[in-house]
Parts: sequence; structure tokens; C-alpha cells
Amino acid sequence: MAELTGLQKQYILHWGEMGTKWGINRTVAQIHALLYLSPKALPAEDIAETLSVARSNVSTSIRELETWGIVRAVHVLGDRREHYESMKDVWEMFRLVIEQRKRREIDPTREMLRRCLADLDPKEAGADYTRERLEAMAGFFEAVTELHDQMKRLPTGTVRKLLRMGTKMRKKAG
Amino acid sequence: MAELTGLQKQYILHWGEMGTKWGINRTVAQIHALLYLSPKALPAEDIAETLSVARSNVSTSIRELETWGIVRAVHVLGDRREHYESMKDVWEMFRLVIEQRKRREIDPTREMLRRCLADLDPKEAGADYTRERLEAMAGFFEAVTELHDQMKRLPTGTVRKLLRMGTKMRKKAG
DNA sequence: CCTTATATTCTGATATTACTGAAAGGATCG
DNA sequence: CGATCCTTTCAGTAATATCAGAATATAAGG
Repeated sequence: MAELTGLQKQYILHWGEMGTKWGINRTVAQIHALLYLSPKALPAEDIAETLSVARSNVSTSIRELETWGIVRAVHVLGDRREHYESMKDVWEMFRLVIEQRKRREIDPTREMLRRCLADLDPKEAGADYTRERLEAMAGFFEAVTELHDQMKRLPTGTVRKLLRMGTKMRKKAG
Repeated sequence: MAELTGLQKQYILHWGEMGTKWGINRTVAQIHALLYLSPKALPAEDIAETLSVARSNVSTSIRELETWGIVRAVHVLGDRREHYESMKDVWEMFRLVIEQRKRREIDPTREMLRRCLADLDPKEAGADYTRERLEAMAGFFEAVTELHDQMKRLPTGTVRKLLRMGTKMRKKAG
């Protein structure tokens, strides 16, 4: 791997910081940034060297990125090492990440809300108020889930179309 | 403040964990959960006591929630202390949070991408490839921004309407 | 003004998370 | 099979984020 250009550094560092703000490990995000910018798949050792992190750290981080389905290992003729490459379709990439996060965080929250509503004892003081609040929150999460299910099935182009329809509706309403 | 019911505890704890996964401080999220479930505004001291955190911690966290615009101080007759209450409209609440996060994290990323594209030296090796990648990413962020701008202007009801239109389009296509 | 009630800021301590380096585990080659 | 190359796991260490409590500031009451 060649040395990073100033530009690449800027992108990778920013992406790393960005990651931390959204609960994504800095190194994981940086590796993703590096692979995203790289025209060719890179072996773990090169990644470690380029980003100045331990080889083992790269291993763990790559595994995480693979779990999300946005990085995969490819093989290069005459090289026993795994080479890693990032998906390049940005929309698809974010869709995958969102899908994972929904599964890991949104779904459990929906379950928690359902459980709370089921457990709610109507005889308890303030039960009505609590139910109201819980139901409002649950409704929101159901809607988000519905929205997500649709995005999942729609091709990228249709999403953009919807986006434009939104613009029209806004103009009419305004 | 009365003791928390098991249900409230469950909700508050989950919300706190949820927060950490999205880069939001656990206490901040817990306080928000508490206020969301509370039928009346609560003074900082009660919040501290109920959640077993330091008074100072509540102060800082409340400030953060106020910055987002989802919690505000209200006054109670005969009490010098500030009482805090959460917004109850869930959709509006998330809209505000998303708006803030966009401002804090998405906008700076757009700027970074623009700067990178501006700084990109065409004579540099691999400049074409880098430009392609940066532009793809920048395009995505522009689209997200556009989408956000629209959501911001649309009333909640219209968002739901769009949601249903998505369903129809999907059914036609399928 | 001085006193008291309340809120905020700051700093050191604590807890959490991330990371490294060493060691173990697998795979491929001769 | 043994040697070599590569990857993963793990335990200890380092870095970061969070928090409690003291110190400070602000405001209201007398």
C-alpha cells in the first residue's frame, strides 16, 4: 500500500470521528474509509501498517465490517493472504448498515415496548398516562419498522423518486 | 417523585442502553426517558434522586436535552426550582434529534467531502478513481440532506401519507 | 448587603471501551 | 508431516468517556 495522500488522510480521519459519534468503533470506520477509497483489495497487514494499528485490531474490525456485509475478502492469484475490499455502492452500503442497526437496536426496543404494554397493570396509579406514552412511542417504532421494510424492497431509484414526490407534495401544500 | 415502578425502570434502563449505542450519553437518555414517562415536570433534585446520579450530572444532561429542544424548564407556583418536562410528541421529538445530529455530524461531513473534492489534484496518481468515490459519497449526503429538508417542512401526517404511497408503489412493482 | 436556595462548572476518580502484543490456531506448501 | 505463512483469540494495558463531589456562580428573600 502506498503512503496515504493528504486527501485520503483527511477523509479517513473524518470518517473515523464520524463513526465514534454514531457508536461505531473508530478503527472499524477508518478501515472502512480506507477500503472504500482503495481501488484494489488490501491485505490486513497493509491496512494495519497504513493506519498504524495492530494487526489483530484489523482482524477484529474487518470481521465487524464483514458482519455488516459491506466488506468482503477476495483472493489474489499468487498470494495466500486474504485481501479485503469494500462495497462501492454507497446507497446499498448504508442500507445494509441501517438494516443491521435496526435488527440490533430498533427491534429489541419494539419488543421492550410491547412487553411493557403487556405488563402494565391498569390498577396501578397513573397507568392510563403511562399507557398513552408507551403506545405513542411504540407507534413510532412500528412506523419506522414499516418504513424500513419498504426501503428494503424498493430499488434505489424508487427511493429517489419518492424523494421527488415529497418535494411536489410540499409545494402543493405550501 | 414517587419510587419508580418496575415498568418505568425497565423502560428507563433500556432507553439508556439504547442511547449509548447511538452515541448518546446513558444518563442523558435515562433522564429523557424519565421525563417522557412523567405526567408532571420534575425538579433536578428529584431526577438525581430517582435515577441515583449526582445532581451535577443531571444539570449537564438537562442542558444537553434542552439544546436538542426536547426538554424545557417550566416553573411551578410557590417553588423556586426549575422543573423540567419532556416534549410528548414522539415524531416531533425524533425530528428535532435528527435535525441536531444532521447539523452536528452530517453537515460537517458534507463540507469535508466538498473540501476533498476541491483539493483533489487531477495530476495525482489515481485521482480519477478517488474523485469517483468521493462524488458518490457526496451525492449520497446531498440526497440525505434534501430528504431531511423535506421532512422538516412536512407535517407529520404527510410523512405517514408518503409512507403509505411507498407501500402502493411497492405493490404495483411487485 | 447578607443569607439561603438553587444551578453550574471543574477536577479528580471510576468505569468503560479500545487496543496492543503474545500466543494459539489453521491452512497451505514442499 | 513439518515448516511457513497467515489469521484469530485473549489477557493485560492504554485511552476515553462518564460521573461524583467540591467549588463556584447566580439569583431571590429578607
